[in-house]
Amino acid sequence: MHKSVTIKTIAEAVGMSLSGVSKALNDYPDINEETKKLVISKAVELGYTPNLNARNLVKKTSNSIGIIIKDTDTSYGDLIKDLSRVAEINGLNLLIADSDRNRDIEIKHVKSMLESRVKGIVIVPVSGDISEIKKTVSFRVPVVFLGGWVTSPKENVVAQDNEYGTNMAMDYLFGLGHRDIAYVSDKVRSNSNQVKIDVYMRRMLEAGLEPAVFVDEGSGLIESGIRQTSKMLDSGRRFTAVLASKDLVAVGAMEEIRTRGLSVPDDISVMSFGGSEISSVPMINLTTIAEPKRDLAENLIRILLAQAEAGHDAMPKHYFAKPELIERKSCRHVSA
Amino acid sequence: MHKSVTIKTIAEAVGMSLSGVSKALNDYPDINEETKKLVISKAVELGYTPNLNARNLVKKTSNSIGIIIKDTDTSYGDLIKDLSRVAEINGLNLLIADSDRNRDIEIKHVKSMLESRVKGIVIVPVSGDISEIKKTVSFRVPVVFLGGWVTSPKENVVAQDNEYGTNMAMDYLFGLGHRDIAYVSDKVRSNSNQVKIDVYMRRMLEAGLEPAVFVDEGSGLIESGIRQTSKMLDSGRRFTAVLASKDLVAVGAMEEIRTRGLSVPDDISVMSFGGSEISSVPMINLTTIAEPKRDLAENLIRILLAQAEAGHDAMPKHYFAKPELIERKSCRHVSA
DNA sequence: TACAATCACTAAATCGTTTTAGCTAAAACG
DNA sequence: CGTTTTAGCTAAAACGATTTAGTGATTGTA
Repeated sequence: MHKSVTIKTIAEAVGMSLSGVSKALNDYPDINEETKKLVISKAVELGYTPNLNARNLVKKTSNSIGIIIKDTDTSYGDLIKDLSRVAEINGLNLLIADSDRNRDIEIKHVKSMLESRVKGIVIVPVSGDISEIKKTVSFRVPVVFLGGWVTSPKENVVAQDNEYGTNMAMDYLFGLGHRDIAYVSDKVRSNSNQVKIDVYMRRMLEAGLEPAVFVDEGSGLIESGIRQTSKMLDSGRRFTAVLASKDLVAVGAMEEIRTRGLSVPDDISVMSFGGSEISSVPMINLTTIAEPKRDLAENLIRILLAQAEAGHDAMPKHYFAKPELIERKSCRHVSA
Repeated sequence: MHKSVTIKTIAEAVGMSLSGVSKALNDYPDINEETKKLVISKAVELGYTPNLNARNLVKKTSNSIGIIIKDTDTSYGDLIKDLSRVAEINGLNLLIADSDRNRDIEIKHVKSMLESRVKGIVIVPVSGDISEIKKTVSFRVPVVFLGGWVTSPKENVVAQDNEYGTNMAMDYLFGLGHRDIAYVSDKVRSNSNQVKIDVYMRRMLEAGLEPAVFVDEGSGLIESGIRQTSKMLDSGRRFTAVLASKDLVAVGAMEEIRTRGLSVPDDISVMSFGGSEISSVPMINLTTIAEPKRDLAENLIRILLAQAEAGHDAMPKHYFAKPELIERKSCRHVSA
């Protein structure tokens, strides 16, 4: 490790003081323009790279924010690209960690990010019980929760507007003439899944129809779809559409429907929530309520920065992103 | 922002010197065990969180490594979970950025990571021309390149062993009795795509068979698969199997084959490289040569840390991870 | 009893910046 | 010509740790 180039190196090279060089590099008004040019050119020539550790130490700020995601494999993982874009625009670095659906690992990451003095933390939490996270952070930096786990109005929350999304889905299916619509869901762990079910129920009842909810208790998204769709098909009632809680649940539903020799969408329409890449492939071609990822990313960072600015006595902020309906080939008019 | 708890706060609380407290917290041997206990309990009580900026500044080290990925949407994005796991084991933080397939953004991220004084950088580069990256880093920290773009023996490279993988694929298809095998590829941009083609050609010729390579020039993975498979089907020669350069290319191939009223795998077997989540869904169910992501992640970090340890005069290191064949339902014995 | 060794600390330098306060010389003013 | 302004710097403290080189008291040894 040969001698690294610091502000001092530059100062010696141009025969100025440390503070003079620092000011020149930071474009202070009380430094002559010619001097600034000289200093900057010397800095470039020497290959000077400012040390952010030193800068952040004295300025008591940081240019990075932490992102802790319970599982980067799920839909929230796709968000990284959008977060990265938005972060770059705001001159932020992203410290990203995967908590592997494990609370202990999650807390370790929180601690480690606090040690790095991040500006704030975005968390897709392992579960809805965030007390330990709150305790660990203890108001040192703002935290924004992403997704349907956290519902407390006292927290900063960014999530998809599932009420809106589910209404949109029901409008769409009703519009196609469907009246026998089943709701097929994987295990209900988060609030978002519950909201979807509630809205589905309400809309069915309001339309004078009998709701039929099939919720799986086991694990596996595709498997849940297969199991519950199988139950649905065996239920005796003839459904013309299924609304699935997630894209992969819908994939399972389609699989089961086709295995039984029925057609999607000719016999049964299938629709879901997600908008993942999988929903777009030709053999699947799923009509889906797509998560507005860019919108989520933008508001996540916007709120985080706003709260960092405001200090920890700021009012909690909420943002619910409106999902978008992507119409593909898995739904059609109900046949008379 | 109320007064933050530093080592000084603790020192005053227990009536010791700064250095004493620091040593106690770092478990130095020349501090009494009782004193250590006292200091640590006081630190916990006060909610002390060490400031890594300060620590890294004086220790001239850092606990984070940078990851720059050209596109977190592609297969390399799945890697984040594994990288995060391996990083956690090694006590490292991950600074992750997406360069959006843009060289300027990539370089900006490199600079920013150097300013953060990362231990080293892992890059899935935008293109094979890495001269600007090298110039920017100029041996300040080790860089490990991931993927098939970089082939120079002077660089640290971790990649999939495509020679091995392609041989495995050909062995498998030959083993099923296929002799009329077409190779369908998206646009050849990286070395890995070329290696696959070369090995395919060699194996076909060695077996006394006529190779048939269909390479798309346009963009889009699924689209490439559709276009080239269409060409293949129109070529006059009757193929019994297609080997696709990527999972999504294979999805396009399957789509086109089925659109023509043929069956996969009954009429034509389809195999590909990838092992992505999409290959596993029931309606696709693709036999694929899967990228060994955990293996890649482990060796990426292993090599990075080794090079950081060794200093910049170390010999470049290479690691080629052996992919794995995942047998599903898209291939079958050729029918007589 | 004198001397070295050990124990358990403290003092002070250091890392690379930023920033406040102060200083000097030249310019402007009355 | 003496005084105030201004431009363009410099000096030094500060940020929060780590670490080297002591230091004083106690214990062990000859």
